[in-house]
Amino acid sequence: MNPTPDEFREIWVLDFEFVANPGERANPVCLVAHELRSGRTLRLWRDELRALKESPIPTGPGSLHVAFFASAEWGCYLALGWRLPERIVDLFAEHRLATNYALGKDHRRALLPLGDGLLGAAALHGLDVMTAVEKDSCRDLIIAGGSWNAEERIRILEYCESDVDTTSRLFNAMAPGIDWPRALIRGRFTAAVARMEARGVPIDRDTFNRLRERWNPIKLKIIAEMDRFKVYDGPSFREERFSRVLTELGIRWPRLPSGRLNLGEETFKTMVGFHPELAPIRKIRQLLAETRLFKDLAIGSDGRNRAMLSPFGTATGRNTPGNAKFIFGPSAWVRGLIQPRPGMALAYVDYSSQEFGIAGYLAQDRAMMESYESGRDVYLAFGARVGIIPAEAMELETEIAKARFKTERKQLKAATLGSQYGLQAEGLARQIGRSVTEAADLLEAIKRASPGYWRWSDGAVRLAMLTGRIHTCLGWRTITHRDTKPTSLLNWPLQAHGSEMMRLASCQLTEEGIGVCCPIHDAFLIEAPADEIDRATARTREIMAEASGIVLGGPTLRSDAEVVRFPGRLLDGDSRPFWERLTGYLHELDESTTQAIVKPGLFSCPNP
DNA sequence: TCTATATCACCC
DNA sequence: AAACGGGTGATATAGA
Repeated sequence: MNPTPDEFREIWVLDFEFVANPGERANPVCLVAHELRSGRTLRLWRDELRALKESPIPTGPGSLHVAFFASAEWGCYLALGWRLPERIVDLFAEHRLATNYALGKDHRRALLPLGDGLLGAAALHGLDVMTAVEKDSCRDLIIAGGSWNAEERIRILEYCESDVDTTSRLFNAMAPGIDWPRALIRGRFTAAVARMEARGVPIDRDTFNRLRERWNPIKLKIIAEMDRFKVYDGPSFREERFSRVLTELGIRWPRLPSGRLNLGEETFKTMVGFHPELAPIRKIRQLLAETRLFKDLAIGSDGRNRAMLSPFGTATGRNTPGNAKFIFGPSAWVRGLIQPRPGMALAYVDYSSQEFGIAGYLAQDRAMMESYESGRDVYLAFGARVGIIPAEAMELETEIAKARFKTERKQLKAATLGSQYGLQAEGLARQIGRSVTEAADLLEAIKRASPGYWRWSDGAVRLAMLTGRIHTCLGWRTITHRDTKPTSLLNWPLQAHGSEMMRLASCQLTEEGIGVCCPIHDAFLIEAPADEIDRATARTREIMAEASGIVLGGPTLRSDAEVVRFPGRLLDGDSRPFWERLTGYLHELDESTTQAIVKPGLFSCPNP
């Protein structure tokens, strides 16, 4: 099948206006849809939309749906209980693809002065559009919500229609440059995105609320208990105060090229080694760093975290959900808030060593493929080939081998992953705490053990620089530049193909009705009734394997799964201590509040 | 007082 | 010239 727009009986360009409150599902206000062949236009206000059991636009394969940032449209479809369309092209995704320059943010802004929104994309094609100011004022009117008078309704509908008009013209401008078969896969993914965004992640809202309400007291408590040197001013660290403490103690502290104090954790670690009296300051900084970013999580009234996944946000095609809103954005301890509802269960299913597998199979590197297929721990198996792990380790039971060669495995893992994005000996040495020579030897040994991968990778990087393009098998690509860092290109195919397989899997999973809460780069969080979770998990793993097989042209990747049943939480071992510390503080603060409330007198007033 | 920049910490 | 990939976002200080 090689569809082009000519093969669709109908081409519908559509846009909803909707109210989107943080954590809540979309609340549609109106829909305008324009059919390009017949010239028909539909204009529907919210009450008319709600009266419809299905979309007024045929959702079957004969009609193409065109939208800009299409997942938002499908969010409205789902809110209305409508079936999602089967054929979609998202002009945002196609615009991102067309302008996916391997350049920094500043450079990109210069090339796309109006940004990556509808206006920016339209401007790029020389289309005249309303000004951003007009757009903002209409947006404000919609966001204000509630009831709009007749005049406002007309204004909102006209605004919506003008976006549809812009999108239609953008479609005509972009259509000749679109790679249709692959664009339709990307479009199909936007429907999957909407399904995942609509489901969201179940949250222990009570704990979240208490933690949020008590966050300031907790923060100040940590500081009050530990800030002997008074380097904090309320909740803020003051460089100047810290600098004065250092002078008083006669300590020379490393500085950045800018002349400012180097306040990185690495530096603190080293310096505390020499001056243990500074340890509490380091500890406070660590604690406060871990507790940032959780207060703005978008939690809906039904206690579910819903955040825009922002598909196609990165150069490699990954999603870019806002870290402040998305529960998987902040530190891992925040996942303690993720809890299945009674009777339900969650499973976190992630690809096993996804990038390692992609590297091995794309390059057809014997050592990497065989290590992956050994069925053992990939790093132990590969380590044996590299010569870092003794061959006897392969005879041991995996968990025993992992424990016995813990240090070697850790170093090898860091070196293997690092080598796939150009980590140098100095960086590796720092990371694994060994000498630069040892780190260099390790990197060298890895390269010797997997010559096929390095030949392939070197060729891919050169080709990208030569042709100015690098692409995945499913058509995601980046436009390179003479300033593109070779290290970016080194990692690009691995991350970009990982992203492709996540998109394919997202489609299949959500279309089959698996309860996908969200994707997390190389993993899915799924939800099911407790007695169905094992089956759902097994099916998820099959689908993820199938998706990897399509992307890799045959070979498949494995996955690992962790199941959590009510009242469990999605916490890993490393973040549990901090979670417990925080809930401990919460408990203390709750108790002191309770004591305050039951002080004599407070309840002695008779009810009026 | 507001904004821009640099730095840092977190995620996969 | 540098050499740790792709991101988001908070914070402290410098600068307008």
